[in-house]
Amino acid sequence: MEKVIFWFRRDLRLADNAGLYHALRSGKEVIPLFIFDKEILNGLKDRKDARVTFIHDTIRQLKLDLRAIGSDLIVKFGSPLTVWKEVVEEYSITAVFTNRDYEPYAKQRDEKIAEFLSSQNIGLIKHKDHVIFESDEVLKDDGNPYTVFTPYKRKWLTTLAKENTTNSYFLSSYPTSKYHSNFSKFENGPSISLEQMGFERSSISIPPAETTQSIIKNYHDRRNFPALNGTSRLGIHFRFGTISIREKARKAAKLSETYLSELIWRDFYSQILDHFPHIVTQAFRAKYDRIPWRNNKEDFEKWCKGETGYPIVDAGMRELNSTGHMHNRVRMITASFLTKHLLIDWRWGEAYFAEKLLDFDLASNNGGWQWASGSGTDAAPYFRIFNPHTQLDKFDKNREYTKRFVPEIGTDTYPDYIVDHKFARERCLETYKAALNS
DNA sequence: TGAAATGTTGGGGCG
DNA sequence: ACGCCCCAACATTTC
Repeated sequence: MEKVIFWFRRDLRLADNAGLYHALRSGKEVIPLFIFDKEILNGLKDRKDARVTFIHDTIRQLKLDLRAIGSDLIVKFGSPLTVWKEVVEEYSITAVFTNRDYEPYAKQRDEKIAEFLSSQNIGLIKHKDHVIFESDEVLKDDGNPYTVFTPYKRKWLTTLAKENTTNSYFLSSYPTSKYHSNFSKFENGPSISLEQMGFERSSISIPPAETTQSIIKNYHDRRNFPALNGTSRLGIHFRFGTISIREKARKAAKLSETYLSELIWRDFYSQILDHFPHIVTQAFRAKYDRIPWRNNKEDFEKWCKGETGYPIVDAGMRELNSTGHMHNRVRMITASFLTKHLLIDWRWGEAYFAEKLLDFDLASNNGGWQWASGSGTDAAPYFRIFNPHTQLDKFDKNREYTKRFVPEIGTDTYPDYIVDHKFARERCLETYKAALNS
């Protein structure tokens, strides 16, 4: 019987997995494969990176689930091209199925792999799984991509309505389990330990993707208050595909337009990155690269550690450092503070978040930072500067969240303001104005 | 998904 | 009763 491989990447689940479904339905025997990508892992600073532990645990579980149905998961560690050269030696296959990944590194990697596979007469067949709509599915009438969220969202919603009426399959689950018998039967594909890859187990554990119906339902009213358990915390699960984005979009469409909007933001930033890859290193709006950032290293250190003297900023940074998570409202406040009050390049903050956030996603993180600094799509105008006092009073009125992470608030061990708000605000306005008008 | 400055209005104290 | 001032509350403009 002809064999094909299904290559898991950021879609680490058996249920409702588009590419896997198509592989299983191809009528061929499906061999599941996962590669721990050396190129990515070597770039990580922290040898105890919680995301690596999370992926490792997830892969182990996936392996167990596949064994339970008589198959297994092949797990490899190395540079993808090198690994693929080995794999095609070991297994006689006619095609590789996978799900599309839109990040610049992934696109380039997949192009190289496709080229190699093609030289072996093996096709690389990619499906949409990671987003609801890909970058060419929601475009302006003139064919250009949207760069402003609100009209994008409108078009996204009409596209969804259209799909739902014309395509009864849309947003429904891919019934992978019906085709489990098409998985290849083999045993004991060996595992790879964290240690073999140069990592150690992290002490930070990731909450599983539980049912979050009530959170989605009440999302609109509760999402802005960091003391509440009001956000879904599903970011990391979307990132690695341990839940299906379609499943959550289905629920969101029924339960909460505000939550659905957050999923639309995710598609929005994904298509922005796909269409405008220069944003990885440059401002979306070129003239924002003229801003003479102060980039003071001591200020940056204090921001990182949560020692700015502004309780809401410090609480956010300490939440990030100790848990790998930060409430979204607080992400905006800390990002505004770094770029506008301290005049530090948004790329520094972006890189710090990339290192620390369990739910780090290049497109969303970059989008958020460029939004905060004013340089991005749909950007907050540069003169929109969050007042950390006002934000604290509005969103953490009784200091419940702040005290959780900054217990010494109000005592003399708590640091003085790193910079006066009014002074910093005026300095920012002058700096931005001069740079943008020059 | 901002905040501050400035403008306008209207009620009330007061001579 | 009237004009004047103050100021809170709200609206608009500006950054």
